[in-house]
Amino acid sequence: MMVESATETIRTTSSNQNGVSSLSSQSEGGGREGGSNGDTNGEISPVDLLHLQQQQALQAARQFLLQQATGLSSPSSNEVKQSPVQVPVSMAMMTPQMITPQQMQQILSPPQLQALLQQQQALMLQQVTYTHTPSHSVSHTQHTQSKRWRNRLGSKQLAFQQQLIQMQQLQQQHILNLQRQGLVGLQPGQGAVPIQSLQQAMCPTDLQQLWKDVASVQSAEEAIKHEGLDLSTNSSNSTSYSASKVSPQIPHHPLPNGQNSVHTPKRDSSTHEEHTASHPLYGHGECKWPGCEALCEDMGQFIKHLNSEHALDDRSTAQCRVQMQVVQQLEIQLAKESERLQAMMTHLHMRPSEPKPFNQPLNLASSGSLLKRDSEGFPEGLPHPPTSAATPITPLRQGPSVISSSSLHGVGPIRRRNSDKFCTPIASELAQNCEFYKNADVRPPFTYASLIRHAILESPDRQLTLNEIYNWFTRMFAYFRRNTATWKNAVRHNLSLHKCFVRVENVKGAVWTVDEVEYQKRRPPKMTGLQDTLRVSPTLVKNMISGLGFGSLNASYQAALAESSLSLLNSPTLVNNSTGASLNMLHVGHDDVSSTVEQVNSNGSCSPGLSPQQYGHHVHVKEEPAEMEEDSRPVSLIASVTQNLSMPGDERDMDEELPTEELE
DNA sequence: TGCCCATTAAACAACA
DNA sequence: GTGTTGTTTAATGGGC
Repeated sequence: MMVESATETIRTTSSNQNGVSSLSSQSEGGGREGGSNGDTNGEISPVDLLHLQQQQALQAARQFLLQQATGLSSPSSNEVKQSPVQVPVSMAMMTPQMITPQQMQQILSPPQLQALLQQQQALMLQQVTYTHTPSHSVSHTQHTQSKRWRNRLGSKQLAFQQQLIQMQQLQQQHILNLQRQGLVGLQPGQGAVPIQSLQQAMCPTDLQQLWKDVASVQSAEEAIKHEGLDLSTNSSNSTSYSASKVSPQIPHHPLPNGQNSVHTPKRDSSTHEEHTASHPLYGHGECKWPGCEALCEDMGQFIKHLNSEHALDDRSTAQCRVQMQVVQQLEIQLAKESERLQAMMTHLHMRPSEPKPFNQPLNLASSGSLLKRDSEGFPEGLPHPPTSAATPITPLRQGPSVISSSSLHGVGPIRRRNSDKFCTPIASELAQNCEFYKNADVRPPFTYASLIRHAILESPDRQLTLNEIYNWFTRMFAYFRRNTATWKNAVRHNLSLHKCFVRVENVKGAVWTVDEVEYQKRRPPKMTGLQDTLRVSPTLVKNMISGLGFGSLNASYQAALAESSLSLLNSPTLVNNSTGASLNMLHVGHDDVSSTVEQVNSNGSCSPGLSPQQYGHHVHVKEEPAEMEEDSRPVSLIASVTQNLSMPGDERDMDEELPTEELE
């Protein structure tokens, strides 16, 4: 009985190769088309029989899947019993209407498909043998059966045969696809890796690579989620992929805060007929599709590439889904951080509602305007942590109003100006996140001038040739390993433009040095202090990362990042002695270079051999604090804190916050 | 709204 | 002639 039902299931569902629509309409419409076409002579028409059998088959299929999932062997199939494959429990919960050959293919892993197919074949043969040709051999059965069935039930039985072949083909295709994606060796269970797990595995710096790795895995899972077959427990949170797959409505994920995310992280590549000059997925001559770095000379080539390599298939939709999950997590995290900020500000007697202190983005979530944030990109001050990087890190210029790329890749339309402002603590920022910038294709939130200055001051002689500056850029930032013409020109432009950069004729030729006085001059006289530091605070980054759950896979990175961040704040002096902390903070955070040197050197990674002493006599640490520049923010911050936060309305309010947060 | 600043692009010259 | 280096100008856009 089960055998027959199961076979029918496959057959009926397989008959609809192009989607579930017809299948759904059959069952949902209550009546099948057959109702009108079928015989109404009182006898059970083939169609009616088909329908009944279909229902039974679906039940059987569910049971089959359940058994597979629970490790129980099917009483009717030894083949299945032999198969170690496991079907996610949720699979068994799928509604009958949803099973289509394609879905089967997508839902089941190759071993599962194989097992099921074998079972179906065995059952079919048994049925045929028992019902029609008991004495025939198996090889002969199919031929004979097709004739008899054609006579008795019309094309139904023939279709069944065809479906079997179809299933085989689908299975083969599926296997081939997996092979192409390097999933050959994938364990059955891996196909059902929850998106969340994948997300957590996403590390800022490794996101790009992770995409490549995950995308393929996701494809299997994605398939399962198609048509609402979401393995995740949170079905409401999952996107239902209709036959049209990534449709515009997909991105509408209800957020925990009740908001709807209308972002379309990754629009279906196949739907963008817009061959506009700029494309969210195209930049710097590269395809920005997660995990894809294909070089495309022009937009035309890119479009071609997009349509060919990122067409509407399981893999693309899976990647799209992952991207959406990433975005969603970021949004959630942003909301959390905003709440924390509000609480902190409240605690510090600040004006909780004032969005100013931190960049808007941080407060947008609380204000309920996540969409706006999208266009704004990540908090400019944020180095677009890995998290953001969460993924391939693709600088998205003129980024679309989609949070995905811009925020995730962190490079979006960053306002260098702001960045300059709060990036001033470039030293500490770079010191703590240098690895991130080295690996992630994220545009550093620093101005060219800041970077150049840092590069020069970081050098042993505090002087660099233009080429050495270039090398520093490329060495320190993955972002500057491309578009060399653009940023190199910008570097030259900055060197020439800013008086703080002095060209000195050297024995080796011309070298560039920094005139600190001039550099400080050009800095805005009044900076609010820590806020900038805070904006780019690695701690914040760390929190975001940890909050995002980038645990397992990027544990090392996270740990390193957190450690580096904490190293600054957890020094004995800071922790044990508030006074000492102030001094320490002042020393550490006050100057880009000086702090960088110490930090970096302590980390032993970024800054090439320059001891604090070396910087010491050149960088007048003592002098800078008086300038009330960003560099001196730590001081003001500490001072503010120790002074009982007596400036509620002042911009310095923000200054107070950071210390508190970081010292936590 | 206007100014300031940063970025980007480009033209041009000098030089190796 | 080519590429690099350096200077300068202009356009653009965002922040204040």
